[in-house]
Amino acid sequence: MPELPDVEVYRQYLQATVLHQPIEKVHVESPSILFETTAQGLGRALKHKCFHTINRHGKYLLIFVEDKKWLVMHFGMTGDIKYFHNEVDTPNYTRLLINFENGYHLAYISPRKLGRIGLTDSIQRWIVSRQLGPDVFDLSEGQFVTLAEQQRGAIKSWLMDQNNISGIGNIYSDEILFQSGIHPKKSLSSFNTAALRNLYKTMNIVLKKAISAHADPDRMPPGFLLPCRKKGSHCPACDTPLESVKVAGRTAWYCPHCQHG
DNA sequence: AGGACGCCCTGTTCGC
DNA sequence: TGCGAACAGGGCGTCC
Repeated sequence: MPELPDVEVYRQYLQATVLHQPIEKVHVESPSILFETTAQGLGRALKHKCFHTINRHGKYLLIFVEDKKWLVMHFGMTGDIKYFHNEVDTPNYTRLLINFENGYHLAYISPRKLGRIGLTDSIQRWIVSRQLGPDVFDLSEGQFVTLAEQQRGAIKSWLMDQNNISGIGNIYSDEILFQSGIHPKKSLSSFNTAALRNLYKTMNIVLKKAISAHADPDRMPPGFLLPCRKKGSHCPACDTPLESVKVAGRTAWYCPHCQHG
């Protein structure tokens, strides 16, 4: 479930659990999830070291190990992390297991193996190598407007493109556009500055509310589209049947009555 | 530049 | 009910 709000919840979870504990062992259960490193390389980088801070850029978690060494986690379409004590509680689809000297474990879970784990010596270098745009929360209104004014494709595609802004995926682009009353296929070139400013504000509000709700669909504020994104459901605002359309290869859910603009 | 597609994976949901 | 097809909250490369 990992878009910005989910990954931010993971960040806070790690911040509250794994800091400053020496790592005893690293098990790579599925080597295919490793990106530009090996099980050996990962072991060498982590063994007997501690995690010191947990950063996030868009959908990426960046975990500071020591000078010039960051562990990078990405989750793909499905993924989770879990910190636990008893080894029998190891979750299904654990692809990487880190054992701490205190007897606890951290599982990196990726059912479809679409997530990736890597190492980098600087966050900035990682961002440049992945050609990632700025994190949503590092973007000022003015920067957002300037970026958007240079583009002309479908608004939903643009919001989801990590090279423009990092952090928004299929689910939250739908939510932002629903809360803004904008059709997902509307062209960016038809937005004026005032509309872009409103979109910027709504984008920030939606993501912050989602984080407050722990990125849990069952805890979203009333009036959110998120829990309704499925066939046969109705608009939480006007009860019109929701419709879907393919945008950038993904399914966009929207309300044909509320999202004209 | 932007859009459509296939692919990587595997579990779940849909539709006949 | 059963079964295969289509789909799923991501991202990359290729083609047009």
